[in-house]
Amino acid sequence: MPKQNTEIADIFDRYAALLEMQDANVFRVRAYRDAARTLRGLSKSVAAMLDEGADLTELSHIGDELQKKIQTILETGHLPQLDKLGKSIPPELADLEALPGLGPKRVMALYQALKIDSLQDLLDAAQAGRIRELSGFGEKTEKKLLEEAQRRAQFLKRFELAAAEQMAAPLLDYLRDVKGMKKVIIAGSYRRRRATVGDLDILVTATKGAPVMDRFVRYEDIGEVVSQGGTRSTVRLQSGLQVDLRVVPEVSYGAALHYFTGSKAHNIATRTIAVKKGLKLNEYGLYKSNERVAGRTEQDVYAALGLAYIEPELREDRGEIEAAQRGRLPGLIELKDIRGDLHAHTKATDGQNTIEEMAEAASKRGYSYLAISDHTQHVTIAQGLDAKGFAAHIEAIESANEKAEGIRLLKAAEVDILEDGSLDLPDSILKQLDLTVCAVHYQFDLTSAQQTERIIRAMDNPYFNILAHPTGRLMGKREPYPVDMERLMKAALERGCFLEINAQPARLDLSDEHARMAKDMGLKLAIATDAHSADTLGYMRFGVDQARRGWVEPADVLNTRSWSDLKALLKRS
DNA sequence: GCCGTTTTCGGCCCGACTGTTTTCAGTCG
Repeated sequence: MPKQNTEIADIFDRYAALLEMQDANVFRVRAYRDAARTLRGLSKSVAAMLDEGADLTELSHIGDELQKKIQTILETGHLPQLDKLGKSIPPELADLEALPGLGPKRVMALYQALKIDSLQDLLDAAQAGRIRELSGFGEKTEKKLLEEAQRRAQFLKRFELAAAEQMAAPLLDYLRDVKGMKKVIIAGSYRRRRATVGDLDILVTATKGAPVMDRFVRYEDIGEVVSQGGTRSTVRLQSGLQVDLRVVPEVSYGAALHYFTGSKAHNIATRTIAVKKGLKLNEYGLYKSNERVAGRTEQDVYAALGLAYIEPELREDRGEIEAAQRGRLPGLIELKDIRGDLHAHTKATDGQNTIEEMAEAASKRGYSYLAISDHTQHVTIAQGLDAKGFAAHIEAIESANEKAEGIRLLKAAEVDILEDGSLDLPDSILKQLDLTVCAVHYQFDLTSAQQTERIIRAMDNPYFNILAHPTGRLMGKREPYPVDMERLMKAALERGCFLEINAQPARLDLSDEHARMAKDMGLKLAIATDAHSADTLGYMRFGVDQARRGWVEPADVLNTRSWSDLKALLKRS
């Protein structure tokens, strides 16, 4: 069974982590991580590419050596060098390294001196006061490590974007009250709209830094002040979310925003371009020797580097630099392009509002259509409707549609895909619907081959339109079920089916990388909220964010179209 | 280990903060 790109990327990342602990050349370590990122961003499996005789060294960050290693992994399922290194260094050390304050050097020092290779070992050693005795460590470091080790079990490592927004809003309001404050903005992965964020990076411009810092560390929701300096401070909120605050002068705003937005890989790539032009880029500006040539706005910085402006969502070093050099950046979709929602629930099953209330809320959002897509019988936990129930429900939607003003209600269903790949409603009902949103709700534990077969069989049904939440992931709770996404997308293309970007903050499924894969394959997507209440129709923007991260343009999305155009697209010949 | 209108060898982004140092390594973003 050929390995997926992500599995090969995982192997490279693991190998990089172990190499790093061995004090290997840092650029060699980086080379493996760069290659891993390239692999994760590909829309085609390297196994298939090699079968077709492609030369992988044409991909960025992959040279002769790594192409050979990829071939070895595909042939044997292993990277011999990793297996060998894993014998002298326990692979578990890579997990310890994820702890704040622990990097490769210290992890290795702890392992060599005290045989620490697990969180429990670390806790024991810290409590016994053995860490402070090591050279390079001290009392404070030991205390911090103990706290971090204890905290790890207590808090989630990353927060959903929507949750981070809720914590950020009051903090920003609080900071705006400082005298001399000019701009306040959240940069980092939050600004790049990643599905989850590990911390908040707040950038502030002000005439003086000290008053900002003083107020920042006195915010009432703070659990702990991690560090405090004149231009940079870090705190942890009571929720466990870490917040960094950075103060820069107004003339550096653009350069600082660029630097603080990242990603790290994007920053390295842009700084490398600067170096090649004989310039230096840091958070204070773009410099030619000691003269600042750009920095007030991000646009200035990009322009001075010979690049078109790159939207934050694209800044992952996944090809956006080259696209910007050639003027081939995508025209990303925006929330205002969305003309309707294609997945919503009502009181008929597990929603909180009536059809009429949902229609009114959608109309207020300026939509011209809303699909009412309640659950089918097999999803008992959501009080799914059987064929008889659905017949009555369809009449209710039709009746509501006649009364609704300014919005069209689409007769739809979230049809459960049964284990044998059949659909959970008879064709006699399915054919009465305007569209179907089909999804897996049970049996997540099939093999990738079985799950893929199951879904493709479902797509064979001529009434199958959109595959909803295609991997079933729930952030922090449930891993995506294994499925061959490339095959699934190919099957959808061949049959005139589509995939959904589910906009629920805990789902965001398809992921950004899979959205990019669909875009590259020419497969159109629905962006839909799966709203269970009138309010949560507002989740649409999170779905749009992930689509943007996947380079998706308005034409790539079903529900940027009028109903008549959409209807024509949904029709399967 | 990758990469090339400076180079097939010699580079590889840049700065802030902390703690343990006595001039700086480690970590982080």
